[in-house]
Amino acid sequence: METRWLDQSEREAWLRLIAVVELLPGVLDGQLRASAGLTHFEYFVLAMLSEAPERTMRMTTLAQRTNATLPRLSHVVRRLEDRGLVKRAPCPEDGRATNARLTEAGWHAVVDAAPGHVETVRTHVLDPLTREQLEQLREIGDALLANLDPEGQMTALYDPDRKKHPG
Amino acid sequence: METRWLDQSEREAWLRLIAVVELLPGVLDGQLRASAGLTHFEYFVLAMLSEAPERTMRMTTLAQRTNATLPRLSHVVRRLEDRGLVKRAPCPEDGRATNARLTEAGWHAVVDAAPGHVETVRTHVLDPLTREQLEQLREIGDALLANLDPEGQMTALYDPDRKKHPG
DNA sequence: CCGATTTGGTTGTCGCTTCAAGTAACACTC
DNA sequence: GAGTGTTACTTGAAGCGACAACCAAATCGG
Repeated sequence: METRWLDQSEREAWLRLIAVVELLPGVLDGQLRASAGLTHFEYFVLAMLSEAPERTMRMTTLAQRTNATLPRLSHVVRRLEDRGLVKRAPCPEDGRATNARLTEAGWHAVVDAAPGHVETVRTHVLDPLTREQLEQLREIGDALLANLDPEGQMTALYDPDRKKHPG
Repeated sequence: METRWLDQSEREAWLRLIAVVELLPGVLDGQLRASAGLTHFEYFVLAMLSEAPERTMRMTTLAQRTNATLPRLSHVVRRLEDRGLVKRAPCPEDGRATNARLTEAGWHAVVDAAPGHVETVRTHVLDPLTREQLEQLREIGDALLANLDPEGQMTALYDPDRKKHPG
């Protein structure tokens, strides 16, 4: 098949997107690691749990929400459990399943980490954008995620400040 | 300090951005790995070299362009050298420095991998967006990179289709 | 019910990234 | 031209993620 190469506009947009994609995780990870001793992914897991009913979620569900493979999640949760931030227990309704539950210490870890994290998000992402660009970003995101995440599993994502109605 | 939590618009935009940031690398990496046996980062390194004068670049420069630490790049280039895609040689002008140079095999690897990669970029990023959104994405990218990459090192990035003038 | 398949999770191994330490060459000073 | 510090890079050990193999519980088919 004949390759349709990128034209100028496409290249410029793509170039910037990939730069952001490469750089942003490092920034988020670095800040959380330094100020809370957590990986961004670990924080993500804890934050998801913090919003779930009973602060509890099945491993499989949690894996979908965090875009993780089950083995990965299993390892991470074990480490978090070793640190006392999460507690695992067999699911009553399904003997195969495991419920991960946020401990009190885990809750505090999220609550403590959240402000710094939000601040980082603000300074590096939100504040540089105009209100209009924010809206554009949302629409662009929707367009891309239609392909990248057709099930929309990832977009049912955590948002740290919606404390009410944890379900 | 009082935390300014995210409002609805901010949260929606942020939510989608982070989803894209999490999902996109996996897609790119998977396609390249399957069709060319290369990591996205490895491809990135080879692509950068393919555009440099003499297809040669100093390790430090290459590390900046690819947003890699020097140890990381060192390991990767060693592996690429083992596979015959890259050749390392001491820099004549500075005895401390090392030049990484794309071999003929490495050049072919990039050329072979490029079409499939571009195709993936098209279907997952470019095609879902309108021309207008492409422009918006470029501007949003610029706004973000002003913070994330003030030196603009990453935005002097590879673009696989500019074959002419490899410098 | 009894075997076969599917689902849900965990564990072990390998490869890659990071961090810390080390080496070698340049630069600057006296 | 010896000493000190910096720069450029490599190496080795440690940790995390991916893949494959595994086990246990549930479901399905007769």
